[in-house]
Amino acid sequence: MAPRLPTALLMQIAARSAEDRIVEALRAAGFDDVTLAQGRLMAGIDVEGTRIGVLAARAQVSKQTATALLAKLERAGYAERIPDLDDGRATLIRPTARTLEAIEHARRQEAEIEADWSAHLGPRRMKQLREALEMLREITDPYFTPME
Amino acid sequence: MAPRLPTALLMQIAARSAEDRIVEALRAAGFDDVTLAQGRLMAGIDVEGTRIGVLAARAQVSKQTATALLAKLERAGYAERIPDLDDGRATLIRPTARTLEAIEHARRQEAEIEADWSAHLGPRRMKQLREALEMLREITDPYFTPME
DNA sequence: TAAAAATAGTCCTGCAGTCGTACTAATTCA
DNA sequence: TGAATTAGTACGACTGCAGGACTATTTTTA
Repeated sequence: MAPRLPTALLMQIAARSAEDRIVEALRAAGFDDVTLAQGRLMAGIDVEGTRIGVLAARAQVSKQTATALLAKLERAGYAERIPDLDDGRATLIRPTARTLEAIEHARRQEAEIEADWSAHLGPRRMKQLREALEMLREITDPYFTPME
Repeated sequence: MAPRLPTALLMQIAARSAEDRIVEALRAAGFDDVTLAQGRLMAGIDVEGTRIGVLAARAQVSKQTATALLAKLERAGYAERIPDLDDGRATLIRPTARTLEAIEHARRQEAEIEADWSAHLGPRRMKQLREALEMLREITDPYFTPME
């Protein structure tokens, strides 16, 4: 008899599969010098620039970790540091052309994954899935803000 | 306007929240000498014993990694090695009383999480969520077997 | 059935990720 | 203005992780 897997584990399985596909697609497109952890941080960089602390929070890692990862990203040409004029303590991280290109590739792969999932589930169930996950976010996302 | 987060990311957020809660609950119950990676491996140990390679596959890590993690688990009293009589090359990993106790605590916390989620979503949406996730597993779980 | 190929696990080594502690510089508060 | 807070960094220690090479066993095959 099939053991009923915890809902959270089912999510983890699907999420991991998606992450693997994105990493694979990036690798195939020539972005093979970015690791998974670096990519997660990179995904949080806004076009206008983002503070290190914010990136750390988004990726759910400490600022120390973010600093270390960003140093590597910067060396690989995936991030630029510029001083924050509003606050002398802060540093803004800005994406480079290469960063934006990588993010674009990732988004395309993401869309493909969603399409595959939707094809497998059917649009109705896919819609229900998203609806449930978005609601769940209200109680599981430590950085959830309704207006965001 | 709210940026539509990828479905996979929504899953990751919820799954991580669940994992954090389980780790926290175990820690509170005195199982504070097991790390997350070790716990993931431990979760795969069957009562009758499980081969190292199988545990590695379940946790999606290499055999080398599994060996190292199991050495720590064994030292902490969470696993026992016994030779596999059917195959002289293989080693079976068996849970100890402490392992089973820890797994029991984890299961209880899991049930609590499911209950919280269900309360937030309502039973109908929760059912739909599980249904979609179970279907999705068919195309996202590299170790999925229908009869399991 | 002896030799070759495959398999299970381990050891070694090196590197990425992670964070606690402690620090500097800048800002905000009282 | 002095004290407390905040942003980020440097250092050091540890975990997780896997590739390559190795041993012991089993399975295949010629």
